[in-house]
Amino acid sequence: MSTEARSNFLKTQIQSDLDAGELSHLVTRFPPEPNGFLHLGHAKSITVNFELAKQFGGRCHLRFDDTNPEKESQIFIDAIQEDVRWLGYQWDGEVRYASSYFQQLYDWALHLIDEGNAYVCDLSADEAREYRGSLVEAGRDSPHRTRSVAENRDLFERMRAGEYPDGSRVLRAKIDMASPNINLRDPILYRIRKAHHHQTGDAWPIYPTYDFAHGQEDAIEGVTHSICTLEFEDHRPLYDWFIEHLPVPSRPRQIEFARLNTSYTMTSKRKLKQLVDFEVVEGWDDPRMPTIAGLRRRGYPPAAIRHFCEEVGTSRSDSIVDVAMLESAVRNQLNIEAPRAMAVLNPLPLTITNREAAEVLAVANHPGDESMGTRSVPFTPELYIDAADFREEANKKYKRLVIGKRVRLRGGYIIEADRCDHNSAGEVSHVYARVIEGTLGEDPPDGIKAKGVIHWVSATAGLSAEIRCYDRLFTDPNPGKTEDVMTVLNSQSLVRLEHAVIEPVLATAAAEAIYQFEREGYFVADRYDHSSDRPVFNMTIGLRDTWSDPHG
RNA sequence: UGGGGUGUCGCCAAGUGGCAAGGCAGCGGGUUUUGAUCCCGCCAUUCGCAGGUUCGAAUCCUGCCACCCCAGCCA
Repeated sequence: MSTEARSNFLKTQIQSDLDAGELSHLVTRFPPEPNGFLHLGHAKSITVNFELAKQFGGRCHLRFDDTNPEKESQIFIDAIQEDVRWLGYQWDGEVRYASSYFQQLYDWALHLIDEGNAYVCDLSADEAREYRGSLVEAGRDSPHRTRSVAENRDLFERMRAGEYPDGSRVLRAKIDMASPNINLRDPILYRIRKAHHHQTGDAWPIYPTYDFAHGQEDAIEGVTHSICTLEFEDHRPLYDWFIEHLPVPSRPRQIEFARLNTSYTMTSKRKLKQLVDFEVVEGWDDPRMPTIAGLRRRGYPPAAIRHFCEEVGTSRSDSIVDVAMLESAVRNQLNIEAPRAMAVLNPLPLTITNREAAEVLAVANHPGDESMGTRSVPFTPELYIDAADFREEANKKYKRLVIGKRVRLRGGYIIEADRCDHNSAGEVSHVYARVIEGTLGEDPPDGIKAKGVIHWVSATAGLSAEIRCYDRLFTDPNPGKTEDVMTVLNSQSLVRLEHAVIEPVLATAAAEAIYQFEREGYFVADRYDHSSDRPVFNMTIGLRDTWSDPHG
């Protein structure tokens, strides 16, 4: 996986900027508004910004773009920091806030007024929209556009002093109401909003807009490359306009890339909120959610998410990445780091008829990594195997247990099935088999080899566990396009197996510990619900399955 | 009908005038006490389309076509 060398337009651009000698080092930033939980799309942005800084020996800031207090809260500030750290990144210095630059921003607004580049406008929101024109028609100048510098200054200072009601006036840049770029039609710089701010309290009755704040925040922090998503492309002329018209300490540059879209997932906050509100999922960190907290609870390793973002690459073309690529990154990572263990998801009792005593087997924790050691697995006369691993009769392609045939118990002996019982419904309810002696770690003395290998757990020493099997939340490859999310839900996205049986060592699993349950998949001890008394595992992802037999 | 973008394999994506990387998916085969992993092989005479420039074009020019974004006192 040598993706480090892969080039993309951002690296190329930064390298050439560095080569031009105008910059001594790269500074990037991840600037979320603390108004919700981070999701996969944010993970992409985080990876892009932090990895770029790492690769070029620069720094990356974490800055909360908190210019709209009504939508924000401390809860998100805390959660976002936890998510960024969990992903494996540490921002340079202290956490930063746009709100700590409010005074500077205000002074700069005054500067624009003094230079005749900004004015206070009394138009209502509706009137302003009307004056703005349309995509194909030029806008008209506001009647307040010609106010004197002195009057603008007085009005703006009074706005700041809290003399006017919310929405009654705004401060606007004086640019061009006929610009084909609507962002340049006298954009709003400040609005009156007598709202309590999570950082600044009641100090400010006016708040700067994103457009007036973002570039200046970058300039204050010495950010060299302000990397954002494509929809801000039209804002770049405005971003540059402020940098040119203000005495800012540095000249950051905005570069846009295409946001990450992944098939069968959706990142619309509004729609995701519906799933939470209607209890389709158990919360923002439900293992099926595309939130960082959800991916975490699902058992996706942070390294896998980082690798996925790197492998997807960064470009400017809109795209939908196949979620199989994410799943591949997860399997790749987990194959390396997850110790192996056995769990029977759909238990079928099996009695070893030629054994009476229990035995303890030493089984490797990882087939390819001896340093992970071995563990003790109790082998007893009464076992459970998975119902899917036994058939009374089967064709040659079936490499599991069949009456009269042999199979190896993973990490243990080869057994041969003799007979089985049925329940009233005619289903197999119990299997009886014999150990072939001399097959522990050896091929059978008689030369008749086993058909395959199946996993098992001691019925007497094993523990009952709840296993939650997850599947994709949506049935549509592009659920984001659908207006009503309820119509594209996968009703089978969660299947609870309440009667699974796991080997004893798994009771000691720490919360968030991830194992491969051999032949099944990767499972994580639930962050909140798992305990040694009541083990609960979430299926992170199944093993790749290339067995083509349709009826399993 | 305005402005800004994007179009390279089923899905991502390198490529910046010298003769189409890589990953995912898929398909063959080998190893295997996980039908996993691992290993080996196959998978774009062609780069949205049509012209043009050039010894030579995915890369330059012209014209079309398709898709995405923009009319919040959201970010």
